[in-house]
Amino acid sequence: MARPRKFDEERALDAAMRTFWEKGYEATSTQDLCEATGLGRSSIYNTFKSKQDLFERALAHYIDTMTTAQLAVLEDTRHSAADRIRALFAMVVDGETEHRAGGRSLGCLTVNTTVELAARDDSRAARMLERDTARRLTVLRAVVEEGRRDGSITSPRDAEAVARFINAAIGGMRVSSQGGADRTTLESIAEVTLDALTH
Amino acid sequence: MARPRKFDEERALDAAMRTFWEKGYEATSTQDLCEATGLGRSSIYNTFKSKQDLFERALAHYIDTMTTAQLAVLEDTRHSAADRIRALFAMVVDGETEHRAGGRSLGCLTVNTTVELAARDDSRAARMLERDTARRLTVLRAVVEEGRRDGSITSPRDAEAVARFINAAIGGMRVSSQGGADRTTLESIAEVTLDALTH
DNA sequence: CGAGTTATGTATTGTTCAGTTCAAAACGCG
DNA sequence: CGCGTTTTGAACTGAACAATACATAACTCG
Repeated sequence: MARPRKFDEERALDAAMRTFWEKGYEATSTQDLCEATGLGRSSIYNTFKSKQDLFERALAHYIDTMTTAQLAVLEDTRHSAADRIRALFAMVVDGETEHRAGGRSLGCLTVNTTVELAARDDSRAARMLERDTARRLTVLRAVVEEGRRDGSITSPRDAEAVARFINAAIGGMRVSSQGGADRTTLESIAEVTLDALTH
Repeated sequence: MARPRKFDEERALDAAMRTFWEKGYEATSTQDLCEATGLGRSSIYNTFKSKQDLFERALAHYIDTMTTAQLAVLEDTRHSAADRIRALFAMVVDGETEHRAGGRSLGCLTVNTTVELAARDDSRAARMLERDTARRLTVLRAVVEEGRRDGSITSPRDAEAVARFINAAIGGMRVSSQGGADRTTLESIAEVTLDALTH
């Protein structure tokens, strides 16, 4: 019927995501997005209705990829609850070590967006982040409760508080990483964090 | 000799700091800075040589204010080491609860800048943040060692790791706050964090 | 009061921004 | 092949950006 696209929308979205991740929303220009995706401006505006729309879809793509992978680790019942949280931390450390640009860690797009969002107001992105946090907290709570049953978590704190703590700890590790902390340092932070769970 | 300024440089710097804190570096326009400070463009460019320079001085002002106040709490030898860390957390929680705009916590300018900095490259700001982190870690390490002596901190981890952990925890609390966590939630995160120190 | 100096307001600079326009190119289908 | 539809590239739009130029205002000191 008509001229077909000569690019893969998913690939373009992934490239855009990487750019936003690296530079942040405000600092990313539409020109940057053209270069990163290899698309012309027309193709971008034909496919995504605005920079903001593209950002929101990139963020959704990121959340989908990352959180799904992390939750899979948390739900792997072959290991104890504490070991699953340990594995989650290891995953975070690996991610921070791996994703770097200009010698600096890129951190995490959800954390970066949470921080940058206080400035902008993109209620759609805010809603996505809230839903993601809620999803993560739900699973973390369940893991903590399971850990109490299997004996790997002995903290007397209620599961909600512990889940919040674990989630905050991940954010703290990501910020520390962006602040220059190396792998060894992140690993030691993770270890001390786990101490709080075995009380 | 000449016409005197009719504004207070310190006040202007403070207003600029607040704006950068609220909106971030990229999202703050020179127009925003004029309105926030009440100065004309000429006065701003006459006093500070560029937006970046103004930002760096605002950041220095923030670090000077905040870190100094926090370190004062940490060095108050009237209380045990653990209590001082508790007081530090309370201070962070108060700050997050207090500084809000548009219903959202502003977080912390150093954390916000650390995150946004991965994008830009302002080596001067980066150096300031590194020095600040180093300063905080030094004091935290000393407090942890003191806590081991006075018995209020029983964690067997080495002081450096514990200090890193505490610093990361603060970052995590600030991100959580920007993500919508309320005072009660932040307080519970702080409590669980302290559990890691009393092992 | 007037010469010298600095601060300030207004107008303007050139650049970059997100987004649009439009004609030409590239396909599917009859 | 050629019509209808969509994609694509290049040129362009007006607005916002950081920063400057310059004339005038405001002050100190002689």
